[in-house]
Amino acid sequence: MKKVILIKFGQRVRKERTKLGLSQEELANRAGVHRTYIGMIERAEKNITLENIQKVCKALSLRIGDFFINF
Amino acid sequence: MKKVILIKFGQRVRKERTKLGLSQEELANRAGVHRTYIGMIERAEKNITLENIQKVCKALSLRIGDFFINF
DNA sequence: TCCTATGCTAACTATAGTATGTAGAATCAA
DNA sequence: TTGATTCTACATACTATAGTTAGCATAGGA
Repeated sequence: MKKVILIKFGQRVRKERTKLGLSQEELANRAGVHRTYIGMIERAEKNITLENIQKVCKALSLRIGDFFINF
Repeated sequence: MKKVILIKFGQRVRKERTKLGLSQEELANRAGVHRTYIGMIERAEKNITLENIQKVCKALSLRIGDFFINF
């Protein structure tokens, strides 16, 4: 069963990514992770670690605190 | 080499934990994790996952967004 | 038909998370 | 002082899972 927090996180990543007009692959390259990994995160299939949260937030030009603002 | 973000996270956990007058073990019990794990987090030895970030924040009576407010 | 973007599976390696035990420092009481 | 207690650091070692990668399928647009 997928965890609510991971679903929320994934939805937020997708929302911010599409807002920037980026493909999963483009975001992945910016963040320095693999294309499929971004897909897994958006589909809430992985429990992302703090270091990767930071990479993704940076790639989305968001501060972590702002990313989690309504969590 | 320890990552800055993990050091910052660990310092923040310790600060909030002591503010509440909790031992590492008490915080661990509240969060549903092991005693030594909290120690490792505070010493920036582990790269905590989002699910556990949520557990620790809850145990500290903080919203994730507030915990990361100046990250 | 291409080409791009994404979903999804499967396998692998690295490491997060769990647990036990030892040791040392600090506090308190007798 | 001595002994008991509490708290934390640290060292393993183990199991679960995060993170990486390749490959194939499908949908949609040009």
